Amino acid sequence: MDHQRSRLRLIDVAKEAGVSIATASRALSGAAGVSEDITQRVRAVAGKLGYVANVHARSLAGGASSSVGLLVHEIGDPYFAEIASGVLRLGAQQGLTVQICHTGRDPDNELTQIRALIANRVRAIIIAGSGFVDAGMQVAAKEELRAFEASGGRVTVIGRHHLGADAVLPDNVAGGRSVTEHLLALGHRRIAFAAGSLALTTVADRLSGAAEALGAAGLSIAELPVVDVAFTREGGKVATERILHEFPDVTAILALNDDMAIGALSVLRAQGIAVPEEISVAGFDDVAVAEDLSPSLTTVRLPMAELGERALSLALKPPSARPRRRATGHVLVARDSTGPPRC
Amino acid sequence: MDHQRSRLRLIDVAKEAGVSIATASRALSGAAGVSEDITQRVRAVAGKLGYVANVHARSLAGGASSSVGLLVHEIGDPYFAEIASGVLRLGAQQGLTVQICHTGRDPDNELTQIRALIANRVRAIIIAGSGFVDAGMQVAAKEELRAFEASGGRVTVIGRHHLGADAVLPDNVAGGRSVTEHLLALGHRRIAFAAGSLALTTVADRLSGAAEALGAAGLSIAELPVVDVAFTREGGKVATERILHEFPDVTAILALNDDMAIGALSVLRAQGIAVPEEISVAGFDDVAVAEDLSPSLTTVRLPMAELGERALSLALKPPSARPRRRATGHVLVARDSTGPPRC
DNA sequence: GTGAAAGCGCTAACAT
DNA sequence: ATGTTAGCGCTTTCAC
Repeated sequence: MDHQRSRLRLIDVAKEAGVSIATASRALSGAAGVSEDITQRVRAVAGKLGYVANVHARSLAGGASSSVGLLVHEIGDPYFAEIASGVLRLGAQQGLTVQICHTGRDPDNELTQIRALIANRVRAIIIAGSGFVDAGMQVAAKEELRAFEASGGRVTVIGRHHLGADAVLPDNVAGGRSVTEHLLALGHRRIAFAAGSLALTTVADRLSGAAEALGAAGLSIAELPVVDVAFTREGGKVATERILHEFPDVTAILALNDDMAIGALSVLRAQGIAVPEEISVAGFDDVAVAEDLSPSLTTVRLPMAELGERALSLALKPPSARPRRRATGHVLVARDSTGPPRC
Repeated sequence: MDHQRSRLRLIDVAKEAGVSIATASRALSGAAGVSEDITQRVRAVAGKLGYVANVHARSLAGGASSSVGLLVHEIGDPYFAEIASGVLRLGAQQGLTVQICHTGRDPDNELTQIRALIANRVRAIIIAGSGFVDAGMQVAAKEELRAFEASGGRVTVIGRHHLGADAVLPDNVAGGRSVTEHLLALGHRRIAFAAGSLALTTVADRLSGAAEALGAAGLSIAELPVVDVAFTREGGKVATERILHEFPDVTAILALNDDMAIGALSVLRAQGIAVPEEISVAGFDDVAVAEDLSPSLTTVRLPMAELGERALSLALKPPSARPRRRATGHVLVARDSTGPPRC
């Protein structure tokens, strides 16, 4: 490979501007100690020539890295796609390139991706996927990230992790409480939960919010069906079938993300069960399509793109002594998929 | 920034393995001319130490770049998210990092992103967004990409562009024909088209496939309403409202992507118009949610993730004298949103 | 304020 | 088969 040969180098700009390569470098990077005059001239020349610095040379020479890494479970999942969108938007604005990697919610794979990002000398790593309830799942990653931070890298996570990094926290507990209160207020008592894997902090937190709301109403989640399946549309379908079969008296299903809720609606429609007349369904996240489903989905809106932007903006700040935690809000969006119970 | 200092270098591995830095380099990169024995030893040491090469040093020194760039309109759009998923999957498998950029369908912005990717010395650039019917829109990008290729970079596009690069071609024309034939076979004659911007080759091609099918049935698209709006859900809503108002005798709406179709269904539901009894709706792409809509959406399935994988795999091949063109197929997925016309 | 020169960590000739 | 060394293009001391 010789992608770099024959392209414009800093020395070309320096010559054209009639200055040394050092001065040209300073002028372009906005370092102090260059006359305003020369700075302008160099920049004009660079612009005219269409010069763009070789990122690798810059980074190798000890300049600031201009790229950040984003780890998602799966970019095809709208939740992560929207987070990525926020990261990309702010990244472009800041002149950063964003490398995105899949983890597939597999800690081993996550570790591999983290290593690759570190080898790429990214300035920061943003971990968007849910944490694991069991801190042990990510000890290796934690160690690697610690070393990365020690050598000047930044790490931020979205969600509750045991990684000791700056975090942007989706309002999972309060959101779970809100949507459960909504169901309770409608009169539901026999509520079933279509939960993604309970090993994920996201699932655990949403469920714990639900438990709080139930507790406040004198109910106990321990007496209600919590079906632990995959955190996907397919999981939502499986959970719903199981709920219909094993707990026929249920009047509402709370899916712990919209994808699962979509799966639930799909099964209910296939079985000719009216929503919300016979069974109410609620989701979580408010992905774009939620409002256009039929019936439109009652759900908890999380500001996904904002989560991404805030995670990146945290990553761009210098580190603090203690990990920062940025809480975000949620909005309960009551639509047509929930209503009073049938009896 | 000093992310790199203090991390393991190649020389540390070489010392530990008792070989020269050159031998270590060769052993790790799998170059020929190293005894099997030493190769194993070096790799073992590297593994034990957790050594990962500095990508910037490697790339600067003229080694193969390990990253590729992917340009999408907007990663939050499921069509692009699925393409990205395919690219990421194959990329991870090949040990490549993938940088994703938004273009927002703005040629200027696209040019900026291309320059950034080139500055990052990516091995290849994949352009996933639709091309423009007017070749003039992208002359600057074309020039830049030409220079990139001349210096060893690879470029592939998804869709019909005027960029002279290797291309993976979604089956837009034939898909447009298939879905239109489906509507005609059901008995529809007054079909309206909710088209995204006609400046996009994707839209133009889908529409031209539709025109072919109409022509074969003795009809002319020139006499049918083609509403030219944004290629988005919102555009689908606007188009549908306009169609209902201005062309009340229409019996079917063909939206040129699923997002627009979702917008169309949403408006029809809001206005109490039964689908497909009063108006049939069809889309294009078959995004994941299409089958779970109500009614489930008749659409043209495009293998999006495969599009992404094939684009990357083309980009990884050496260039050919003439641009390659890889056709892909489509599948008409007839679901519940289309049926015979009301009268 | 500006220039000269020493690396950053690696690969690829070029020696041996 | 292995070692030595000259850069890759940039930033950053260190002189001036």
